Amino acid sequence: MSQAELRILLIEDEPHIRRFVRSTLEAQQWTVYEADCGQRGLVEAGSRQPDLLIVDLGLPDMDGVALIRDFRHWSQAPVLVLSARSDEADKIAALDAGADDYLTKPFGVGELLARVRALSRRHARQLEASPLLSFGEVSVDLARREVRRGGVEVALTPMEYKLLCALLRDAGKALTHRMLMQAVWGPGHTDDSHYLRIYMSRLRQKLEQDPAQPVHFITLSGVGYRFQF
Amino acid sequence: MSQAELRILLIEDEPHIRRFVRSTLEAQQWTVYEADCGQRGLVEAGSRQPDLLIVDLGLPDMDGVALIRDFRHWSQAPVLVLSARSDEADKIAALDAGADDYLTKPFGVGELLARVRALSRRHARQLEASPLLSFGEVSVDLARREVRRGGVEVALTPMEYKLLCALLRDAGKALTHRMLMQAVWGPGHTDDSHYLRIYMSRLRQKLEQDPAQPVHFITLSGVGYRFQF
DNA sequence: CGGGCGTTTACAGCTTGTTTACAGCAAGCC
DNA sequence: GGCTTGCTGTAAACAAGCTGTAAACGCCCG
Repeated sequence: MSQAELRILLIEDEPHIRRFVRSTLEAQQWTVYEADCGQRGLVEAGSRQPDLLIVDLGLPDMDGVALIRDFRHWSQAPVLVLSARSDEADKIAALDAGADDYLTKPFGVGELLARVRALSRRHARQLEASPLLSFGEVSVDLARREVRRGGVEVALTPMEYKLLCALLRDAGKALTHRMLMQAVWGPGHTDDSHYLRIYMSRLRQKLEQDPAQPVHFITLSGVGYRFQF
Repeated sequence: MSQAELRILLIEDEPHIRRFVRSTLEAQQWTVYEADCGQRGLVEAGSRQPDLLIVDLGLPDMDGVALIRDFRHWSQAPVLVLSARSDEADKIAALDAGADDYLTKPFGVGELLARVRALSRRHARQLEASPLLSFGEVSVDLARREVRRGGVEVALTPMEYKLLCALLRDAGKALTHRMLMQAVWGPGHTDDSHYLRIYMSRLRQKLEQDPAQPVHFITLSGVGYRFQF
């Protein structure tokens, strides 16, 4: 297992809980970095680049949810929340902000370790899993954000890439114009499906063998589109 | 031998032992920095970047083992422990924390020097064997913090080096502007990606064969960058 | 006070999103 | 059939924003 190299950043202001969690985690041979407030937490996160973030929501200097949201802007590492509050609203807020798990105080050693293991496993799978999607002579590497066709890299604009991702995410399903517009342009321009046709055309030009007779990017007239592997 | 340039940080609270060790080491033409407590020791370690750390476990303000562990988090330099305690548990704790050797008081001059020489030798070997990352005609030695291009050392500023490290750490993956800004400038200036472009340009000037047509430092327009070996 | 370094400013060139225009194409209606 | 109408696909053009680079500025430190 790669757990031996797990590097965890713990952001917790209460010293006794910090010691408790730290010793529990270090007993598993994991590396633990500490921060006692949100500001230092973010600095440590930037310099340490941890594999897992454990953060107490009740920090003295900043809102834990805001911290998570900031962290999520630039890191994919899993986030485990510790909190004295068990309100569902708090949990929702934290999870929506990007947290992956939420542990209510008081908690036991066994549960903490089990949750950390679960998170690290999930993260490891993400890294290990061959992120290569392929159809026809095209392969898509989501981590590298790279699209190849017959081995040659194809340059997709951000919009084109977003659209392709939306199609791949729900491959095989019928997607209405509104759904796709929503996915690419966000709430708003969900009406003018003209953009969508232009970008679908460009995707076909770049990825279909014969753009005039698409095999993977199927038109559902009057409805929308469907992607087919 | 490069021992002539050995720079040693001594963290010891007892003045007479400090004087004794210092004079012993300086007789070998080595440079000795001093700290009389753990806090100042860590500060000195960070600013002096010593080649070797000698630390007394019985410091007044902090646990010597914790100090070693902290030091180990960001430095590979060898650590020699001085201690009045000879319990096996203490040694194991210190060595597991990252210490390389454990010397029990009282100790003789000869043994101290021999152990220091052994440690510096081992460290030198480690440095020689330090893993080289290389791409194109460039090689990066993270342990030595040295970048060479066609065998000639390239001088990188701290910012440039940080950026290069961030790129190397997640080589092959797409890194957004935010991710890179966070890694180099920390939380805060994660918005203005202009700095980033300037430094990416400087890295390309220094490391790419043809900066106008970068092969390793790939631009992902509207997204960020990706480093490629 | 001089040099190195991070930051700011300025600008040219290119990429991209959006707009505009126009050509099939199928279905329906006279 | 001929025509209209609505939907669809493609091409070209343009403005705005993004990107890369050079140069100047200010600041710290020896």
